[in-house]
Formats: sequence, C-alpha cells, structure tokens
Amino acid sequence: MVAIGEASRLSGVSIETIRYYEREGIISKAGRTAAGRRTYSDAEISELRFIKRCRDLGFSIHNAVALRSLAHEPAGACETVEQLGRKHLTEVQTKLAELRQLESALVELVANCEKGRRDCPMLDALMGQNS
Amino acid sequence: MVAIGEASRLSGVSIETIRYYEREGIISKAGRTAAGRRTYSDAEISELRFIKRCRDLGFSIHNAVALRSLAHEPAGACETVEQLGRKHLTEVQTKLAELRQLESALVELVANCEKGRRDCPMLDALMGQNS
DNA sequence: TATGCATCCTGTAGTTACTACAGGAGCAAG
DNA sequence: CTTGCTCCTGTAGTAACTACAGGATGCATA
Repeated sequence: MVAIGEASRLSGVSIETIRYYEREGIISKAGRTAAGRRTYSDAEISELRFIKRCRDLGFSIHNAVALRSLAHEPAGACETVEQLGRKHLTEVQTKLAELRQLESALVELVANCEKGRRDCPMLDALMGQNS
Repeated sequence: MVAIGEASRLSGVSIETIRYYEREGIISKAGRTAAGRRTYSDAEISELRFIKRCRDLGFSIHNAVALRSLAHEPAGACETVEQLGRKHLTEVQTKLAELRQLESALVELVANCEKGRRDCPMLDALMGQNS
C-alpha cells in the first residue's frame, strides 16, 4: 500500500487527476489511513495504468471505463473490445484526414508570404476578398 | 441589415455561437431594432466569416482575433501574420505526427483480434500483463 | 382580427478532461 | 521543535461552444 504521490509516479497519472478520477467515480474510492490519507494497492495502480494507456491511445474516459469493465467480464468481451477499437481507429483516421487537409491549406497560405511585401496574401485569403 | 438568422446563414456561424461571440467580446456588439433584435451589416457578416475561416483552419479564437486586428493595421502586419501561420502549421504537423503514431498503435492492437478467440490480445496489451 | 408558426430574446447550465490554486494539516528527519 | 515535503478538501478556471427553458416579436393567412 502506497500513498497517492507514489501511486502517481508508478502509474504516470498526476495526483490531481487521480483525485479527479475518484471524485467522478471513474475509479473506486481509495482506502484511507487513520489520518485520512489515501492508500493504493498494486491492483489499484494497475487500474490507473490501464486508464492511462487507454487515454494515451486517445480513447475517451467513457470508453476507457467500458474497456476496463470488459476486462472483468468472462465471456464475449473480445468482440466488443474489437468493435470499440475499430470504431476508435476509424475516428482517428478521419481526424488524420482532416488534419492533412488542414496542413495543405496552411502550407499554401503561408507559402505566399515573402519578406518585404506590402500586401499580405494570407490576410487576403482569410478575408475572402476574392471568394 | 439582416437579422441574426440570416447572418448565421450567410456566415456559416450558428446563431448561438454568434451570440456567444458577442457576449465574450470576440465581435463587437450588434446594433438592435426598436424591439431589441440584433441587426448585422455586410461588414459584420464578413467579420464573422473571417473568424469562421480561421477556426476552420484550426486557429484558436485568440489567434483569430489577433489575425483580425492585424488585418486592420496598416504596416508590418504581414510578417506577424506569417509568424502566426507558420507557428500554427508546426502545431498541426506535430499533432499529425502524434495521430499517425496513434493510428499505428491502434492498427496493431486491433490486428490481433480474430473471431472465436477465447482470450483478448487487445485487453492484454492494455492491461500491460507483459510490460 | 385572430391565430399559428417561425424567429428572436435573456439567462443559465452542461460538455470534456483535466489543471490550478487557497488554506490548512500530517509526517519524518535533524 | 522546526523545516520541508506530502497530503487533504473545496472551489474555480480552461476552450469553445451547445442546449435548453421560458417568454416576446413578426409575419402571413383564415
């Protein structure tokens, strides 16, 4: 059993965020010492790490919680997990496509900028004087 | 002079968002009819479109406002605009790189899923049983 | 003139996932 | 016993909207 600071170091989740997770019911309430300080077991630290991995992969907290509860279900979990994974992958790919478009647009916008110009083609484009 | 609904249609900014922009001082306060309804001139609609273009390009409201005020400054604006543009482009490219990494990770995670498996390799990976 | 429907108003609260204090208390070492 | 670190609760702030509730106005039609 370790204190919240150590749990934070071991899981990579900040102290404030751990307390936030507890407040919101995302993780179960930690035990307390006589003086009221939170204590964490290895299992609870693994739980934090699980959430962290999901978040790092871009899953929402909602989905992270869903995945975690699937991990405790005996049967049929794998298919649901795959569905969630594929759905999220699709979303990531959509976002990627959008960002790629954005990148081209920005590259084009900035490309016209040159030192010593009196007019500003980027502002012109944004103002849509010719659209 | 048009009402807010028409201004919304012409600019592509939702009615609620236009009111929000006014509340927050992002655009100047619209004039009112005798009955208290907001009215918008062509110039104000252009202003909304400018903000919308910036937002669509992923600029923050803060930067959109900065760009708009640069559009009204006579001298030296172009260089500042270019700086903002390049900085934002860099951010977009960073985000792109992150998302690409995320995509590979997800592809790998989901690739192991197969019909009829009893264990779930994706959950195993998330739980970090072997890390 | 009555009525009905679209449009508009204000004000407030909710969204996502945290982050940042303020103000105070406990704990361990020297 | 003091110093400094860690911890506690509770509240508010972040970005950029979105979503109502509850009520007023404007316009066209019967």
